[in-house]
Amino acid sequence: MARKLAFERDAAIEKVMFKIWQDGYHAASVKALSELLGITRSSFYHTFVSREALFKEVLSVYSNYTPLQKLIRAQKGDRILLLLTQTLNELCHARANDTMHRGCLAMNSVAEICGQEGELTCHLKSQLDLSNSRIEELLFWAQEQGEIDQSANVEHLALAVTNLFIGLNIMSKAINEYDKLWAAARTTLVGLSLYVEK
Amino acid sequence: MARKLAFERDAAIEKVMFKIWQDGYHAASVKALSELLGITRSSFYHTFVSREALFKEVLSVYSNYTPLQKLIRAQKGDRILLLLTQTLNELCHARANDTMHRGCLAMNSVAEICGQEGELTCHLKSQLDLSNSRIEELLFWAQEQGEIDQSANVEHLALAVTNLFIGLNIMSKAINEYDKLWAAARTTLVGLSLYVEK
DNA sequence: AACTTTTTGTACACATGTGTACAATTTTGT
DNA sequence: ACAAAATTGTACACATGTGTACAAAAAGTT
Repeated sequence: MARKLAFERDAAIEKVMFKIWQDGYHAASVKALSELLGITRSSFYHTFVSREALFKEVLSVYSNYTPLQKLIRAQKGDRILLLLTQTLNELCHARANDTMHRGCLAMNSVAEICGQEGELTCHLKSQLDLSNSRIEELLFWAQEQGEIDQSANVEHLALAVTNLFIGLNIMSKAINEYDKLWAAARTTLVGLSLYVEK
Repeated sequence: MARKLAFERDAAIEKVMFKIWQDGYHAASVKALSELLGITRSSFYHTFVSREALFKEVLSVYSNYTPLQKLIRAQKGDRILLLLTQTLNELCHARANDTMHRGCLAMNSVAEICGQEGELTCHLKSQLDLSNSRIEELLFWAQEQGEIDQSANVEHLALAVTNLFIGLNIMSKAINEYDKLWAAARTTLVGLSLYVEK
């Protein structure tokens, strides 16, 4: 029968995720990652096949670390706008409290990778489209539940909210104070009539 | 007397700017840039001293390429909100029309570089702070001129506008359609009571 | 012990990339 | 022609990085 893996695959993926989150995709060469994980490049390729394939797994694991996940998991019947407001507030806290000012791995990667040829660009684009569609769906629920005015254009609101998330994540890399981040978020939310006082 | 430069310094900086805009800072190694410019690395170092120093010059030149520049150059007395709306509209057009989906060199760089140790992080942060302060100043003018409600918190509005710019630039790398970009922009502007119909 | 399957290790053959020292070249003025 | 200053070219000594082939090792079963 077969030799077993000498390292924990899941733990390795998390380790790589933190590396990419901090230093970006291009700094995460196969050589650097192998050293980080204490394995040979041979084991790396054998286990993960390619850096691109691993990166996709990293994105998947990272999604559990992002405050947005809480919103994504909303159920029909939940108070969507309260959840949205809370999610953004938590995001502002998380980004301000991150002493390394890492921002958001996914959005950093969009900035770093999209525009280049390759399957990662396609992957990141479709992930972003999915997020936007999900936000749109949630806002439709909110509209059905009377949280949002019936005449509001929910598709446009979803794009504005997606844009707000993206902006905050990138802005937080350079502007780190919670109250500034939250000011931008809250002001925009209020303007979009999506803000709910707790 | 002295030997003359065998290449145009300003043209070289522009060429480098387009390279970094398309492929990002990390892809723009000294070796790659020297080859792009058709000069030896020796000439590169002699002329530009370091990659970091050149990058700062690139950022400076790039600022003339960004639609935001039009807004930055506003004078007291100008219709600020009309200019803001026009600027954002032009930005959406520019980003949608860019077949290479490059987004914004400055914001890409914030995402790619900020959070790392080094003077470039400091430089990018201060540039972003400057932009935000300038937007704040313009919005104060607009408030003085009665374009913005006297009770509005201009500092918060400025942060929201800065966030809107950042979000659009990054989002445009993955979502390329003009009408989606403009929907996000316009919806947010209307919400912030900063939108002006032409 | 032998066999089979899976994983790890090593080597190969390249490629990319860095900063620096200093020789060689270019250009202009005297 | 010579001198001086600026620029370009070359070499040095390293470093980082890639995909691949295949040998060696590990683990369980027969």
